[in-house]
Amino acid sequence: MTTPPTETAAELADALTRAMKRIRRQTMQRLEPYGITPGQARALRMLAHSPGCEGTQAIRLSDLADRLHIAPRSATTVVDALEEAGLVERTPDPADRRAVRLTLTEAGHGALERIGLVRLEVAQEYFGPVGGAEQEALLLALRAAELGYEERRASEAQ
Amino acid sequence: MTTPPTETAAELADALTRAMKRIRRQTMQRLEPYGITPGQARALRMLAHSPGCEGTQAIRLSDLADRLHIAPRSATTVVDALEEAGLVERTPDPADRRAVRLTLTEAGHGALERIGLVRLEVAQEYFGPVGGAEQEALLLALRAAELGYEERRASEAQ
DNA sequence: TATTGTTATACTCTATAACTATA
DNA sequence: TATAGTTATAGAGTATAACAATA
Repeated sequence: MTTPPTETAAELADALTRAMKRIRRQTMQRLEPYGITPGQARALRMLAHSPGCEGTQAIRLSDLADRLHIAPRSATTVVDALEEAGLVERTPDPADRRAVRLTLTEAGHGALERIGLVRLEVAQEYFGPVGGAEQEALLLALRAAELGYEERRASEAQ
Repeated sequence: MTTPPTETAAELADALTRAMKRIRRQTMQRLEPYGITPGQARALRMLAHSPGCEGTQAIRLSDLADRLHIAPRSATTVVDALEEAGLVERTPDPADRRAVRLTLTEAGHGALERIGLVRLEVAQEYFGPVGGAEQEALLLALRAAELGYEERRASEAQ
């Protein structure tokens, strides 16, 4: 339960911050020509990765808001933009006529693919100087940290 | 020059993103009771780490803006808040009466210390499940990536 | 009565442009 | 004429509150 009394963890957090800012900035710049904003990219990725919705990818607007940690009202704005760009469709939920179900269009899937390629490209450039084996080790360590975090959160919530 | 054809780098970027978001969120929450916003914390850290200004910590407002990657006008807003909170002082530059020099007050140094403690605490919690040796390896790898990034940028700028 | 998504409105952080006072 | 910082104004991206349709 005790943590090491060193500053390594804090330096790690700093290095992580710098890495993320640079990767995010690069990704944003390369996505801009496609007219995709960071917020839209995040929403598209959420729509694609919504669990239990393979095939249809139909999730509710309020679920999207929850996963993006934004208010439902803010999700409306994001979805408005995505729908106007033809990347997402609102369809009425047959089971609950108050609700809206969101589905990725063909163009939406295409945009998602472009986003993935750009992310891969940027990440590979950034982590290029780090060997493949070290990248794997890095990933394993981060996953261990994540797991610990998630377990802690789960036990706090009881 | 070539990068590995794997997805590891992209997964690494994803894991980094999650780590950063969680650490940032936690830090923000624990700093909120002190009335310190993320933007203010960033500015205070910049003021403290301004190179060539040890002892006095006096840097110009436009320099602060450059380092925060924000417009001078936006730096004015941040500094207004910090000055109102009594953490930073504007003093006229004796050498150039157009310019303003920024110095941390006693309270500013105190706030900076609290920020550092909270960051350390949060980072140690997050990286707790990762062993000390692995944390060091992680840090080295990230530094290698940073170095490569900075060299690339420098050679692009020529 | 409670919930889903929306309209209306406002706040925060950032930006650009015009202005003041120096240089 | 150019520069440092500010006033004025505007744009994202987010929030809260009130409302309509539906449960």
